[in-house]
Formats: sequence, structure tokens, C-alpha cells
Amino acid sequence: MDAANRGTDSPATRATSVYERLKADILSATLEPGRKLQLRFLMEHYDAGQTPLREALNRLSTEDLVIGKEQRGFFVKPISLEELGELTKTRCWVEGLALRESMTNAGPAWEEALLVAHHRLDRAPRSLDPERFESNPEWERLHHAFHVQLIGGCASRPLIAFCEQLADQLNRYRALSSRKAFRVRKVSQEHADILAAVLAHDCEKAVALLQRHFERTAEVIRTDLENGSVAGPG
Amino acid sequence: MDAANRGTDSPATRATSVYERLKADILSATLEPGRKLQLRFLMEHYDAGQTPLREALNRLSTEDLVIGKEQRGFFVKPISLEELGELTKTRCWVEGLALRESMTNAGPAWEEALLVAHHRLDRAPRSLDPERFESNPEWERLHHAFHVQLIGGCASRPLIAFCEQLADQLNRYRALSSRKAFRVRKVSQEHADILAAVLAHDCEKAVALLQRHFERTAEVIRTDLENGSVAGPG
DNA sequence: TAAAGGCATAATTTATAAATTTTGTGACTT
DNA sequence: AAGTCACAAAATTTATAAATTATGCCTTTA
Repeated sequence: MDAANRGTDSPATRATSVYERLKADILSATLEPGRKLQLRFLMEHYDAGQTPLREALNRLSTEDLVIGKEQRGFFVKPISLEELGELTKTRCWVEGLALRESMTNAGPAWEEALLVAHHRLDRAPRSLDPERFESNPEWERLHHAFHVQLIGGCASRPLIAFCEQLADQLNRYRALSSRKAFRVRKVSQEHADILAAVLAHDCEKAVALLQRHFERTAEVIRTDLENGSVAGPG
Repeated sequence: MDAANRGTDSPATRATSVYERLKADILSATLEPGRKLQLRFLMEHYDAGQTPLREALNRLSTEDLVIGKEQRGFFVKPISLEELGELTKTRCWVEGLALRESMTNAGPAWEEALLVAHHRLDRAPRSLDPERFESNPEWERLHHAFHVQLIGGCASRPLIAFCEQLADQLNRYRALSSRKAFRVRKVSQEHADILAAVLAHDCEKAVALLQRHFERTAEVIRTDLENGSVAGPG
């Protein structure tokens, strides 16, 4: 069940394969919020039977990316400004905690791994097209890796898993918001500042910078959604 | 899918019914850690077909109460002293955070609800049999309600859900440890002390008492497991 | 106009078939 | 003679297809 346990080849079961593709499509907002996930449609679109589809949907409903209504089928979780705020606030609290623990516990090896993670992220282009924004999967991957490394020294697998879940849900909001807004913001500078604070062992500053990083991202998304580029359901 | 959304009558789908019974049996350690969950056995024991069983197992594997190995079936999550420590540490961090937020935000209504929750817990007998310990489901329910109320004012549903998940996993360890050990400890006094600190608006003290409450419980369980009353798998 | 009943759609469950892993037996090698 | 490797049989998981059950809508009737 654990993606990390498997090699680079295709997943062992259809259920896991469908789960991953479905999750990716929800997080990238290819399957828009509130949309009904009808088995018939999913079966032909993902080329799978009912059983693996049902398993995937049940896993996703536990992760709160899919809402399952009894006897009425499955839906992509709707979005709301309230939830955006709640998720961001929670992420600030929990990742702040985790970063503090990481910096307290971890040694030079952790710092060096973080340095490398940042280096790789810094080299990757934010957009595939320099003119207009087009999401770069490699940058997304390295961005995720950097943030995971940041909290990876906290010595609590459940906490890390929770942080990743929050990050997933917030990534969906980010994918939903129009991409152009991100060009005006110097995200890479924020990452660099966080790294510098960590290497300087300035715990309070690092935590504060990380939290501001999350809050600024949320702010961009919020104004973007309020301007109606994507309508959230009631 | 949400248990709270349904009335007191039986669940709408077999999958949810099986999910709830299976979860209860895992948390009460009726299904012991490490045990293989064979479909054939589960089908006749829970009187359900493969599909609803499979859905329930997939939900539980996302909650980390069941481990699903690809092409090799499902197993009750094994226990370990390491995990016990990790879960306890994480619960101290996160519920400490949540309690702090609750006390900061919430008003008199929250305090009064906490007072009532404690009152009810205090009246319920810890054991059904005064002579030797026998788990009282009503006490367990009220105990859970008290702890949920304690963090219920933090205004973050994802955080509350995460706390409940940690609590579930730790309850399994508690159910596993021999029950007699709990007689020597004045758990009810600890709850009363926490309540008093909350009502006195002494945030630091309340958090510290709550964390000690979790750590003491873990300590009892740890020595109990080390004495080999229940053998954990490798 | 409102309520009741029937029809159509969709979710849920059971049953059956296919693929994969594990286990046990036997032969071959050291 | 003991251990290891390979092959075959059994058990189990996974997937597909069919049947059942529930829900929503539309029509009809009071």
C-alpha cells in the first residue's frame, strides 16, 4: 500500500494504480471540486473494474479528498474559503511545531540534506514556459521534497504523515488558483530565507518565516478565488 | 460516510457497518496485533461479502489500523514500544497545541461544556465490576468525550480529527495492556486537576498536566507490555 | 395543487473467474 | 546424507460481471 515501498515500475495492484491517478487528478483539479464521481465514467476513463475503483474511492474518502455519501455515491471534496483558512492555520501550527523539533533534534546530516534539497529546488525552473506559467512537475516534486525535509527530523512518522496530508489538500487549492499570480511573488527568496535561518540555528526566525510562507501563499490563493476565477460550490 | 451524520439506527451500507465493527474489534484488541485478516474468515464472521469487507479494510489501512500488503492481503497493524513512544510524544505535542488554542479562543460556553463533560465522566464507574477490572463502555465513551471537549475549541477540524486518530491508536495499546494496572493510578484525579487548571485559566499548567496525563498512561502500558503480558510481533 | 405510486438511474452487494503468491514435494548437487 | 533449487498444487488476493437494492423524478390521481 505504501508507494515508497514499491519500485519505479507500475504498481502491483490496479486499486493502487487507480488510487494514485485519481489522487493526482483531484490534486491537480483536473477533477473539479464538487464533481460527482460516477462509477460508470470512472471505469472507462481509468480502465478499471468497479472493485479497484471502489477501493481507491474509499481510501480517498478517509483522506478527505473525496466525500462518500451513503447510497448516493462519491464526490470530489468541495472547496471553501473557510476550509482554506482552517487548513493554512493548522499547517502553520503543526509544521511550526515539527520544524522546531527538527532543529532541536537533528544534527549536521539533516542540515546538509536540507541544503541539498534547497539547491535542487533552486535550480529547477518554476514554470516550463518562461513566457506564461505552465506547471513544472519536477519543480513541484522538489518543492514537496524540500518541505518534507524541513520537518523530516522531528522523529514522528504520524506527524509527518499529517503534514503531508495538509500539504496535499492545500496544493489542490494552489492548483485551482490561477497560476499567473505566482509570478509576482518571490517564492524562491522565501525558501532561501528559511534555509538561512535554519543554518543559523535561529529557531524562532525559521518557524516564523515558514509560517509567513504558508500565510502568503494562502493570501494569494484567497484573493484569486474571491475574484471568481474558479467558483466554489455553496 | 460520517458516523455522526447518521441516526441511532443501523448504518445505511454494509461497508460502513463492517467498518465500524472491524474498527471496534481492532481497537479493543479482540483482533490481536499482527493477525492476518483473511477474507474468508472475515466474510463469515462479519456476515458480509468481499466488496464491503474490502472497502472497510481499505479505509482502515488509510487510518493505519490495518496494513495492506499488495497481493498479500491485510493484517492488523503490529504494535511496538517504539510506536507507543512516537504516538504518545506526538499526542503530547498536538493536543498541547490544541488545548492552548482552545483556552485562548473559547469562551464561557466551552468551559461550561467541559465542566459538564467532566462531571459525567466523574460519575461513571471506571470498571463494571468493583472487584476486578472489567471495561465499562459508558466510561470509555465519556472519557473520549471529555478529551474531545478539551481540544474542541481549537477551531480546526483537521487538527481535531488527527487528535482523535492518535487517541484511537493509543486506546488500542491501552486495551492491550493488562487492565489491573490501572487500579493503582488515580486517573480521575488527573482529569480533575486538568479541569481545575483550565477553569483557572492557567494555560501552561493545564497543558503540562494534560501532557503528563498522556505520559503516565504510556508508562503504565510500557511496563505492562515489557512484562510480557502480551507479546508484540517482531 | 398536493400526494402517492411507478419507472428509470445509480449505488451496493453477491457471485464467478483470473492472476499471484505461498507451500510442499521431489530431484539434484555438494 | 544434508541442503538447495525447481516445479507443481493449493490457497488467497484481485478483477470482472451479474443481480439486488435504494433513490430521485415524473406521471397520474384525488
